[in-house]
Amino acid sequence: MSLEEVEVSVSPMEKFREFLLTKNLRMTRERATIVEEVFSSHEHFEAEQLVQRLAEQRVSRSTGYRTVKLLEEAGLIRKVARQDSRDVYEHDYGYPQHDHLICKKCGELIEFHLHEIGELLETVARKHGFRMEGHRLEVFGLCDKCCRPPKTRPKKLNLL
Amino acid sequence: MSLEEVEVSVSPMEKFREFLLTKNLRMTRERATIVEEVFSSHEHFEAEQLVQRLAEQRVSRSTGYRTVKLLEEAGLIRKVARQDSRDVYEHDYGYPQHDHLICKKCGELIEFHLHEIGELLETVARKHGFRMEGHRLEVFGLCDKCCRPPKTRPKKLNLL
DNA sequence: TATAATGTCGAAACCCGTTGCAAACGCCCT
DNA sequence: AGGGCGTTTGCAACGGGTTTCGACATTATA
Repeated sequence: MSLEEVEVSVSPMEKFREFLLTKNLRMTRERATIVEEVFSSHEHFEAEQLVQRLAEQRVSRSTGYRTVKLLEEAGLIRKVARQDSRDVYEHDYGYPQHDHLICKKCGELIEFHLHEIGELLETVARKHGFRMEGHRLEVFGLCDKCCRPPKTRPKKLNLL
Repeated sequence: MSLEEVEVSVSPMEKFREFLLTKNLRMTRERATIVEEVFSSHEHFEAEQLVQRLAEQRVSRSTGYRTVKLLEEAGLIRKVARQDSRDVYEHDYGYPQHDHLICKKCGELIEFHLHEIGELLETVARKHGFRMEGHRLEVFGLCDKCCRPPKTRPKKLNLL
């Protein structure tokens, strides 16, 4: 679930086709399959998971990874974190800018948005003559569930 | 204590020894070698580079990587980015909090500090019952050198 | 001091992601 | 339809980083 929907005029598939066109690349069966798969759900996903699901649809490992990179370049998805040495992506196109609180224990990703951050970064970038294109902000710590006391015996507290 | 430097009462080596103690781990020849090597210069470094230098000092690949993780856990170093699928680290202990502008083209890392960010994040985290332990903020784009026009033919502009 | 328990190490295997390459494909041209 | 040419694909190999495993070292137990 996300913060708020954003107006989307064309489908991801169409958007990707346009992107490919501008780079003189082709929309193939494999690439179409991958876009379908990626946008069939709005959850975060790990590249490796995706690639494995793709294997069942006659799309190879390398094509999977290659296309994920293209989707990122096209602005359809973005890499939000790296968990247990696996890359985690989420939809970017059609969704509002946000960042994440990441629980070190259970891995939960909590979305938040602070519009001040974009402005602050823009200012800093300008001061350094840097042309900002985007950012990734990962906040590490413990989510409320995980930072409560252990509770080793959650049930049958006083039944015996 | 000045703005740039942060008060450091004990050496990284000592700090690490304390950390190991709290986890019932031991300070060995290999771990000492690694701390020496890591803190012999204040520059950013890539794990792989380090591990290769360590090979010359009779420290294995696995021990190198394992100890880098321990150093991170101990708060002595932190991972600041991932470039070309290689992890980049820098000293954390004894250095003030900061983040980076990262040039997509040449890979330059430009440090900056915005104290507002810490406060903003603290507020957001509290709102979600999240116990924040740290963050990593990577700002992507082009540094001033790389975003100036291509200049493919730097010389002889109008000589012919 | 003997014995068990815990830590540590290096080698090799493994995992995720990338890349080089040859064969296959898509697309335009005639 | 057939030829030409750049693109795409899958395979296999590679690279960085992690994990497993057996041998060894250190500490605790007694």
